[in-house]
Order: sequence, then C-alpha cells, then structure tokens
Amino acid sequence: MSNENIFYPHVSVDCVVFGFDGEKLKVILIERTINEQNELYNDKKLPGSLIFNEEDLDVSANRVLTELTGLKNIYLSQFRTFGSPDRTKNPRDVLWLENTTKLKIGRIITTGYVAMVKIDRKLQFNSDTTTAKWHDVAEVAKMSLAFDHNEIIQWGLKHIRNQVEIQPHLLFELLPTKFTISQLRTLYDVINQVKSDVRNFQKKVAQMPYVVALDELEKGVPHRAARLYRYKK
Amino acid sequence: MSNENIFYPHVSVDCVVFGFDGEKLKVILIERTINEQNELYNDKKLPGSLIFNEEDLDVSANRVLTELTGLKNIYLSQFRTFGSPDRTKNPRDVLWLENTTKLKIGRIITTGYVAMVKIDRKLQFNSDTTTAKWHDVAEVAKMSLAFDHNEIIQWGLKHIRNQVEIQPHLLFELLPTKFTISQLRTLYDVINQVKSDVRNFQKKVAQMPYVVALDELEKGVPHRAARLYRYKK
DNA sequence: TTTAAATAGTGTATAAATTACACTAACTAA
DNA sequence: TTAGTTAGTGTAATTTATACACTATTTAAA
Repeated sequence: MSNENIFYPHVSVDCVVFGFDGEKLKVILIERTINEQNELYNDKKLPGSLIFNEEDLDVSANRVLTELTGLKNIYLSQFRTFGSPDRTKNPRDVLWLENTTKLKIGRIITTGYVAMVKIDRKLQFNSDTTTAKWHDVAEVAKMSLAFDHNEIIQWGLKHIRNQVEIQPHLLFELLPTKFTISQLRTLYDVINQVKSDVRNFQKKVAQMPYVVALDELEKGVPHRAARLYRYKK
Repeated sequence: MSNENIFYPHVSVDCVVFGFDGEKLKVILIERTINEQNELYNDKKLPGSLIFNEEDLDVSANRVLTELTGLKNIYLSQFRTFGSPDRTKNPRDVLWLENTTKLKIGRIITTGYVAMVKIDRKLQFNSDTTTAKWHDVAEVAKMSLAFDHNEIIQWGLKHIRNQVEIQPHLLFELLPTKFTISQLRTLYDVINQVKSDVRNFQKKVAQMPYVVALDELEKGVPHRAARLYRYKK
C-alpha cells in the first residue's frame, strides 16, 4: 500500500429525525444561511456536524442532535455511512463548511442516524443562525437540500420501514401517548405504503396485547369521537 | 463549535465475506504476523484496509477485497460503521498498523461490508505476509481477532439474517450452481437458526418458481443420491 | 446375496393468518 | 330535522403454516 494515497478525511454524523402529525410523515430540517459574495442564501439541511476527537459515533449523534434541536435522550439508530468524494463538490456547501468550522475541508464521510419521536416534543436550538423545524417528508423530497441530504433521508426512510416490520412496537414512538386506532392505521399505512382495510385493522389491533383501550374518547372533533388507546410495555 | 475538538481520523473498510460448505457458515479471515520486540506473533483479522483519497467507500471495499483475497466482482453491501475511539487501544493492533501503513495512526473509523460468495471460489492473495482462508463462523466467535473484528462479524451476521428474510434469493449466492434441497434446507436453517421440517420445506421449495429441478443426481455419496436443482433468474 | 446403515422423498389433516366486503352508530353543524 | 363526517362492527373464503411417519434408493459390510 502506498502512503501518498492515504489522506485524512473529516467524519461527521447526520440525524434523520422522523415525526408523525396524525396525517403525514415529517422530518426535522435545519435552516442554514450562506453568505455568498455578500448575498444571503437560505437553505435546509439535516441536523449534523463533525465528530469530536475521542467521541464515539453514537455519542456524537446524540450530542449533535441536542445541540441543533434541543431534543434529549432520543434513541438514535445508525443506518448507513455516506462516503462519496462528490459529497463536498457543491461550492456552496464547502463555503458554508469553511465558514462554520473555520477549517479547510476536503472530504467528509458522514454516518446517518435515524430517530422516531413524538412530534409534540418542543424543538429548541442554541444557535442564532439555525432553526430546526418539522417538514413533510414528501415535500422535502422535492426540495434540494444541502450535500447529499436528500439521499440520506431516503435511506433513513427505507431503514425505518425495515425496522418497523421487524419491530412493530417502534410505531408507537411516533404516536402521542394517547391515540386513536385511526391514527395508528394512518401511520401504519404511511410507513408501509399500503391502504389497510378498517375492519381488518381493528382485528389486528385487538390481537396486540400491548395496545390497551382507555375509558376515554378524543375531544374537539366535529363528528363522532373515537376511543383512545395507549401503548403498554 | 470549537476547532480544537475537531481531529482527523483515518477511515477504513472491512469486508465480512460469508460462505457455506454444505454444513456450516464460513467467513474469510486474513492471517497477519506481528513483529513484537523480535517475537513473531500470529493473529487473524478481516480483509480490510484504509481507503484512498477520492475513492468512494463501496469502490474501496471492492478494491481491498480483491487485493487481499483475489475475489473480483463481488457484491458487497454496507451494513454498519464502527467508530469507537477504543478500536485502536490494543498496542499490538497499533504496532501492526504503523508497520504496514508507515503512518502514525490515532483513530480509525471503519465501515463494514458483507458479501455472500460460493465457497468454491479460489482465494488468492498478492502479499507475502497475508493469507486468506475460510473459517467456521462458530469457531471464529471463540477466537480473539484483531481490533473489534469479532464484533463486526456479529453485526455482519445479523445483517445477512435480516437481508435474507427480505430477499430469500440471496441464499443462492452461498450455494453451488447445482445444489440439493437438503443443502438449501441446511443453509436456510443455519442462517435462520431454526430446524425445518423436511416435508414442509420441500413444499416451500416447490412453490419457488426460481428453484428448478435438473435431470441430474448428485454423485459420490454412499447412499441414495439426491436430485440436483439450480437457481434461475 | 442378504442385511444394515444412511439419506431422499412423499401427503394429509388441522390451525392460524390474511383477505374481501357493507352497513349502522354517534356526534356536529347547518 | 337533516346532512355531513368519521367510528365501529362480523362473517365467509382463501392462503399459509404446522405437525406428523413411512417407503425408496443406494452403498458397504456381513
């Protein structure tokens, strides 16, 4: 192996945080502002950043997520690492990187993490120049995000689809503590890209010992109120 | 973000190549020799190496696999990145790294790839000091490999188990071109850690349009010969 | 040449899971 | 009172999964 081919890339983590608003899948994006020849340009990106020395990847992902969104104690699950040399070929991305890190950046290898969180969790951020907000996943697919973040989101989506199939319990991470079967079904359908039959779905839920009915109905709807359920254990 | 926390790790790839000998799951390991204070020490590790500048991770994994095993045109699938700062805490590993790369190595982030190959493919290698060989996965679990390679193999195993469930076609990557149903069943059982019923398994295979019976029997067995099948499409 | 040993190969009945399908119930607002 | 909106319920048919035991074929040894 010849030494001159070896180089020192930077390493980062990016977090794809999914939420569900009762109707659509959402993802958290950070707004970034780039000062390009004194023209301000606005853009969106995933919450992510370079890792620290002596910091494990998982730890880094948690730190970065908290720094950029205020979310704490979120279960983040690694899904894929993106290492194309083309990742930093967009001059706008390079400009932004060098401005925010004060480093000369050549190449960045980034590891993607997914999380599924209840959408009512408050997003806070401790930087003046970034804003974390929920966006429709479907809308985001049409936008042009920083770096290869569109691609990263698609892989993240694929990952949670697989994960939910193996561990259906994960669905409840996305629902409010009290939810209707209708909400659960809509979520199930959005994730699995299917259209479930209402009666068959009720039957399926009835067989889930971990979904327990409450003596409570939803409120504030202009029609018959649905029964509320919660996830147990 | 403060600059002094940012550092420059090395990035590598490691390949977990699975095979099947008709009975047990196998994995390719490389033998390495470490000269430790003029004592030679032998050891095993996964085929892996540092990536080159401007080289995509996937490309790198293929290059490294070919360099260390002679295997070409193998479908490698990324499964997880290992980034603990403790990865390079074993002095023996550091010694070996610095001898082979002639670089001062601090930390290495490595991305794991899995492949499934027919075990009759010949292993060649173009280095005098390394030897690639098949080993029983179960035996390897009891050995102490270089770096965190034991852990990497376990994650790789988990990955192919999931993948095979989603894509049963992958099983045929591990079988010879012509195989018996018995071999297919044994492989299925080893991968899924189950014990299938012979009759039910035959039924299952009969429903796989991509497994076609040949007008041919296995040879050289000291009992009734089984019919051969092949994978189609 | 007979017999033992080893593995191949076959069918049926039961249970469980999945699918298809249409109407009544409850509440709100006009 | 009525129209609009969503909640909630059962049954039959099909498909899939499971449990289970004997005969067939070949080789090698007695």
